[in-house]
Amino acid sequence: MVNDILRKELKDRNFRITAQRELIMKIFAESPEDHLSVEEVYRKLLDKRSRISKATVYRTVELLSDLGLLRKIEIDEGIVRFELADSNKHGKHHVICTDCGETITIPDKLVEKIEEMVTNEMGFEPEDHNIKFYGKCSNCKKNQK
Amino acid sequence: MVNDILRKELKDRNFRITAQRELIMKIFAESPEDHLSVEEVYRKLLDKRSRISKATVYRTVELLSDLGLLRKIEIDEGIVRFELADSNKHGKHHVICTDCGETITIPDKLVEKIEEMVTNEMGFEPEDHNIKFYGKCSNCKKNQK
DNA sequence: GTCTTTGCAAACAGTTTGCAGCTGG
DNA sequence: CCAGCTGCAAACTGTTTGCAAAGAC
Repeated sequence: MVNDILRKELKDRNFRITAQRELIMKIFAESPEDHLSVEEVYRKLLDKRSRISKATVYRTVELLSDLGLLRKIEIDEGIVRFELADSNKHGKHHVICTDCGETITIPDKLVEKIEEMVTNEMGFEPEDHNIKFYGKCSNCKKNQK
Repeated sequence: MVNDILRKELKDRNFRITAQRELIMKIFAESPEDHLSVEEVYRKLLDKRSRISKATVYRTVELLSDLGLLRKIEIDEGIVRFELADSNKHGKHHVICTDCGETITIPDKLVEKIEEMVTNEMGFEPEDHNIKFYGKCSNCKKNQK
């Protein structure tokens, strides 16, 4: 379970296990497909009647990223978001619907191919990358016509 | 010249030609390879002894984007930057050196190929996209060894 | 008991806005 | 002349920080 991973990771690095950290991690574990801003995490905590200060959300979400449990991404300009860093997928690359905001992860295989192309053609060995496509998702395309 | 294009574009849309707009456009025209934040544009104006308020820089840079003369991009998380929107290139896609910050534009041909791949494999017709790779540029790689 | 973490409020950075006065057409 | 533009300061949003009190171990 995600909570066990969190506890282990915190212990390993001599951080303390606190209710706040577990709660925030839980928020992300509950909706693994979501890309949440600090504000949204904070809202979800309030919905659950958990009174955690926003400063703590900022600190925790940053900590969880350092631990490798979350990943910092950026979908719309200027707003930082976090998502669950499932170790099975990179999950960093998204296709974003400009109508409904739906965000779909680009499959790993495709990302690898792209990476290969850039490496070959630019003589640049990337350590990290960030690919975003904007367009209409199949749903919104349908409704439009 | 860039200034003529600006004047024409402003006239066409019934905006006024002002010294501030010309000056800010000039800043970008002078270093077509740069990706400037509002702060940097403001600094450059001060260096030239032009007393333009920061609010005007914000407003102007946004206007110039609307006119299609600049393009809004985002290189580091959370800071919005603008670059000259040279009509000959898309110029939206960058390879960024994590050491020196050098930013290189990914060639159009390569971008087109990537676009094609995503369209084919995901059944998603992109209207726009944004590709960023992070790594070490050849210079920094050399100095490291 | 000690050292970390939290909550709060204040500070901060980047950006937007309302308004009076200035200016281009 | 007068609508659009600018400068200024104040407001706002998202984020960070200092510090006393609370909590983990």
